[in-house]
Amino acid sequence: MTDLKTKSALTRTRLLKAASRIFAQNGYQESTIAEICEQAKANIAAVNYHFGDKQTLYLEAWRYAFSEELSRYPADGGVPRQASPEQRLAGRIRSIIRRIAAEDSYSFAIIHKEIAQPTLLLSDILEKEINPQRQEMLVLLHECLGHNANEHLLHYCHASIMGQCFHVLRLKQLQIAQPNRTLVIESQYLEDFTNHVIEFSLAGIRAIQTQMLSQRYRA
Amino acid sequence: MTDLKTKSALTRTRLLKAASRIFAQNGYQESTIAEICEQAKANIAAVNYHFGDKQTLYLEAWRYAFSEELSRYPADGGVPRQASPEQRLAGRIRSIIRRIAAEDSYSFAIIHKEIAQPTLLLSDILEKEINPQRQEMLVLLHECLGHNANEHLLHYCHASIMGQCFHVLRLKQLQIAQPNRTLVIESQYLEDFTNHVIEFSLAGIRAIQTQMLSQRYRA
DNA sequence: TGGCAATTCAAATCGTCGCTTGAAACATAA
DNA sequence: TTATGTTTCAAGCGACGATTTGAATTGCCA
Repeated sequence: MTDLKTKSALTRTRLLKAASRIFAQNGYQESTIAEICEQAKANIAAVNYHFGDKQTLYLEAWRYAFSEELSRYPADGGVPRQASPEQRLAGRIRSIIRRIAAEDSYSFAIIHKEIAQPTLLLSDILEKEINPQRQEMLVLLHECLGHNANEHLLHYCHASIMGQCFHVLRLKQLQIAQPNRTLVIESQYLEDFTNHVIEFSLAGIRAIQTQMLSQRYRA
Repeated sequence: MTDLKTKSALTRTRLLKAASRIFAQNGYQESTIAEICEQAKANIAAVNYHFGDKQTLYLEAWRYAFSEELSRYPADGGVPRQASPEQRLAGRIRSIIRRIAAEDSYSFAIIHKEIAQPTLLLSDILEKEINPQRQEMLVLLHECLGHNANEHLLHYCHASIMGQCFHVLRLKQLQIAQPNRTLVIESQYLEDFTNHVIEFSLAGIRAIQTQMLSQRYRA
């Protein structure tokens, strides 16, 4: 059944690839089974045969894309475990932005749409796959900020960083909508912007760290 | 025709209010004219009569919501013109986050969905209304960073700040999807988070400012 | 009050899309 | 080769939702 050589499995992965691309492009509702099948060179009934229904295909397509991308861009950004917390944080930011900006990366685009417009099917299941990543980031932030940073502060910093990362997605979308703008996505700028986010974030973290000594936000 | 007393105009604004709420909640595609009319206590044909079609209603509803919200929360955040650039920047950030987080604010939610999923009708028209806001922010950033900051750098900082602001929207959505999380939207935390974003961002800006002296990024 | 335009209404039309169906094509093994 | 299970196919069903329509109602002015 999971034999990758069989024709069935090939159609299946063709469907997954096409589906993740199209769902990322058009969102769940505006994607039609017909178009997915067409791009996957499969018959219109193939989705129902292989996945049962559109929702299940959606879910499987996201999972497929996510694990593909994560194996292509490891979450630690290639920074060794022994490096300083700040360096490791920088690595993670780099990895996330790469995954978001990559041409053939779809999982973040899907999440983005999914958050903006929950399908109620992903929402809890996404959490199962994404929360681990999130937790690792929080641990890292905890190391950066020192052990007397409280929970809220960690969440705030996490939000600041992820907010910046997700913004790349917005720029990516806007690029499509209005091609005349000065944009970030072209690779030379993307590299620059990534460095900017890292620098900006580390500065923010350090500032909060020093202010923490004199203010509220103790653990 | 634009007489606000006439019954027609009342139905019209009832439609606009209901539409902006529902579009913000469900996005364009998943909102049905039927539901909008129901909530606006209007007949199913009212949309077509008053606006022609769904797209036009969408557009008008966004404009309505946007100007409503902007008049409720002025863009400068109430900070006087004479204040320092950093204070004025803080004011703008405050204003944006308020508008994003407010219970009955819909324009940002709609933009958010629109960016994630362009309808191709808003995309250019949004730009006409939003670009002014954006430009003012860039000017402010230019003042903060000093006159030898180059264009790209301004865009990067703008992206960092707006990314954080928009993240509030994501948190707002996630709150609906999974109510058990520690969240930011409850008003005491929102205030905290707003201050965090301001502090974080100003620290980032200052760090970049000092680094600018020794590095690239000259004007 | 009577007439005219503006507005509201219920019902019908029409297109799109997810999903089903039953038959055809294919592969595999006895 | 034949039999059996798997995969693909084209056509059709049924629901939903935007839009239209033409009649009923309302507001307005002479």
